[in-house]
Amino acid sequence: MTREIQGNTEKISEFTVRRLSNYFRILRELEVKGVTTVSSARLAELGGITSAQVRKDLSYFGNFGTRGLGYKVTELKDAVIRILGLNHRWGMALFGAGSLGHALFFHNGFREDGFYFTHVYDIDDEKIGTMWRDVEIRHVREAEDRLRAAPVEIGVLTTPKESAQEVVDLMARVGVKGVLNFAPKRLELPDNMWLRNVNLAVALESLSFYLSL
Amino acid sequence: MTREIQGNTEKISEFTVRRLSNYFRILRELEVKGVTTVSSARLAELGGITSAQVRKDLSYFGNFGTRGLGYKVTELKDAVIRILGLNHRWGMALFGAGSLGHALFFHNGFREDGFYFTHVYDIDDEKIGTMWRDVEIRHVREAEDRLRAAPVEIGVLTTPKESAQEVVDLMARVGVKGVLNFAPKRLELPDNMWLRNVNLAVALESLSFYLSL
DNA sequence: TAGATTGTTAATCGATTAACAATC
DNA sequence: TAGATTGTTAATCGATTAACAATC
Repeated sequence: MTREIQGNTEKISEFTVRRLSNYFRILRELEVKGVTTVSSARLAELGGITSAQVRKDLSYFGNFGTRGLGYKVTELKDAVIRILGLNHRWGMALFGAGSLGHALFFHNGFREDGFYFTHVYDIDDEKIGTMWRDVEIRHVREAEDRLRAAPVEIGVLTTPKESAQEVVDLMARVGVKGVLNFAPKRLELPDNMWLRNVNLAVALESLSFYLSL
Repeated sequence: MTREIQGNTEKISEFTVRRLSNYFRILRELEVKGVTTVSSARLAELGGITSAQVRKDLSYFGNFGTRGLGYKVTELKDAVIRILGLNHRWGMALFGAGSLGHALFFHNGFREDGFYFTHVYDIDDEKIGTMWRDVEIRHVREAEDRLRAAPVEIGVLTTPKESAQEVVDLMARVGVKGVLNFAPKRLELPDNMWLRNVNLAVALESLSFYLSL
């Protein structure tokens, strides 16, 4: 994560990026409520962090506030949208049409943020041919050709862990740049791809640890 | 997180706990493969971290290795199981029988780790009365009485964000101690409860950030 | 002008890593 | 004994927080 960021040479930590994503949700809610101005102290309160943290996070990307006044909600929200790259549409391919894949595909929040599934692949003949909204579930053997013809930026991986790596290799071949992985498996990716792992077992097991104290 | 841990006064960071959960999966796989002994260097390689990190994480909980030899796979796996509290059965209540709740309920990995859903609640009359395995979906208004009669340690929250806080309050009243929250909402909990948030929008939006670089 | 709040620097805190004596 | 690898201490790195001059 040493690449240049929007004309800025500083390295942005993943912690900062995740908080940015939270600021986005908070600001969107404030905007809906008709709040026009917000201070770093208020944002911090809503986000459960410190105001210094808020100001520091934002300072990596520019001067969005006004001393003595705070931040204009809509203005800051729009800035955060641009920073996160949510000002355009992202195409996604889903690999694994199981119940988790189904839940993700039909989750409306993603579309509202601009993340659209345009491909769904599985290997189960029972599922192949089924329509999910306007997307037909295809056999994964068709994936490579179809993704070359209609590329996407993001691949979402909900297959069993045994096939996760080969699916990632396929994604690499067709130019997918980001992978959201739900398989409990460490994946090897080329340097020009980004990976985000979501491991629900880790979440539950860490709860279990604290409950056992 | 300042409470005593298994007779040890050191504070265990959440980073360590999450890695422990990964060691567990790695060790289980090694055991299946018939590997009997493993070094911190090999564990580190499989986990994508450093060997010093592995040794440090384990050292918080005891001396599990043998100098010159490494760790006995089964022995260490069993130790990690005890540390994580995976050596007993955890009862879970699901709030929100939507597609994400469905995916979690039917995810076999959880049962294999000892996490069992014994309650499912929703407010949709279409769903109430439906059986998921041997669990009947009930109206959330029955939850309080039923959870007092048959308590659980963990609550899993997949309701819309608007009702998340009131469900947590209910959980607190019936003695739930851990919450796995999928609603994109900051929740207030009493000090004697533990919270783990899983926010899929954060995962996607942070990918979007790096893809936009 | 007085009060409020940003943007930023310096201090602190905590997590990771390197190094190595202990020891199998 | 020689080689390997742990457990632990000290050094380093990076993230968070405190503090405050700048300024609306």
